[in-house]
Amino acid sequence: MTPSPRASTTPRKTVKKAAAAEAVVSDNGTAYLETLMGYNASRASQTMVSHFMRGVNQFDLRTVDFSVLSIMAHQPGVTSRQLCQLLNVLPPNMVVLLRDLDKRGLIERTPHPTDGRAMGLSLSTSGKALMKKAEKAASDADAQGTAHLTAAERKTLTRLLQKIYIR
Amino acid sequence: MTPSPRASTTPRKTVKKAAAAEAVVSDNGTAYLETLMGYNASRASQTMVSHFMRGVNQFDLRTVDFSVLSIMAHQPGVTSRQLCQLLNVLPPNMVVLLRDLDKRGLIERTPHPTDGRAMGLSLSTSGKALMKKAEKAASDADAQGTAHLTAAERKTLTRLLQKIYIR
DNA sequence: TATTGTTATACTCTATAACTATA
DNA sequence: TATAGTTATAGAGTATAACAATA
Repeated sequence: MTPSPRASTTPRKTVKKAAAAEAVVSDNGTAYLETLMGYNASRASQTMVSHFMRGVNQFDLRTVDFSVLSIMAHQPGVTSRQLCQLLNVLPPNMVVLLRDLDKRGLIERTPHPTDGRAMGLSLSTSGKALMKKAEKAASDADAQGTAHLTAAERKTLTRLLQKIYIR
Repeated sequence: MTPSPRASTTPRKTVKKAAAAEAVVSDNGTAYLETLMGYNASRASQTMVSHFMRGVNQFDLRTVDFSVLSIMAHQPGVTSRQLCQLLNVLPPNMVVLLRDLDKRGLIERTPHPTDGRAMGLSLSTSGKALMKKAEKAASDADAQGTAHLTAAERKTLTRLLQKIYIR
């Protein structure tokens, strides 16, 4: 489907690593897959996440840990359930995630002002210190992963990606 | 970091599902995360993959199965090791993946013409029939997931995503 | 000596069912 | 009756080490 795998505006990178491989392979069989936005988004996500991990692994945080802590930093008092909805994580898995962050002394749980069942989540002092450095590292790594894009391209890409997932 | 969470070109969707939630929450704490290309790409990937799965799950194929079969369709004779490199799958995991596809009669393994260690992989007749329908379903689902983008936006987004992951 | 394919296995991530305390 | 948080556990996905056969 979608017979034109590559438009004229997307000149194929002239063969490069083919030397070590099969030499004459001009198409590696992924031409159709590259017509799918899902495939392209997944591959780009993979690339950016590996950049992220290189930059942030010194803090011993997975992407989901980082996201949880970042939301706590910018929305103190957020509940576990809200984090689950925002980040598409199931409650039982959020429990162990929060337990581990708590063990490390990075977060604080205070009684929710209006809902007796819930707990308000926020960063501890050391959590704030960690995230100040971690967000800097994440932003740097992210910028590094998109360094070959122009500022206008980055802005456009961000806008279009958000158009895909924000409803 | 990166204090301007949203540019003027990206008008915030007026509050909608806030009714059921906390009502007055204008920012949910994800503003910083949304400055990261990695976060945006991951979320968009999530959305597109779920579209894919809705459209393709009738064929009992995961995204990786679909990708493997698609490459076999368009590059018959491809080896297991090449699939591993193209799709970022480790060899031991590719073995069980191929074994399952083989059990279902979707693929054929023929001796590699030049390398006695490797096997050339291709689709069986039923594999071809399946993938003809599956690729149609995948393309339809993918188009559905990007239906609210203009043709120009889809083209731009595809180009920029590939610029991220194709080196 | 390096590489392909493979086995076995450990580890991590994700998902489901069921319980309690409160709304 | 519904929801927030939790426990226990099953299932799926990913990773490492080691081996035989061939390059």
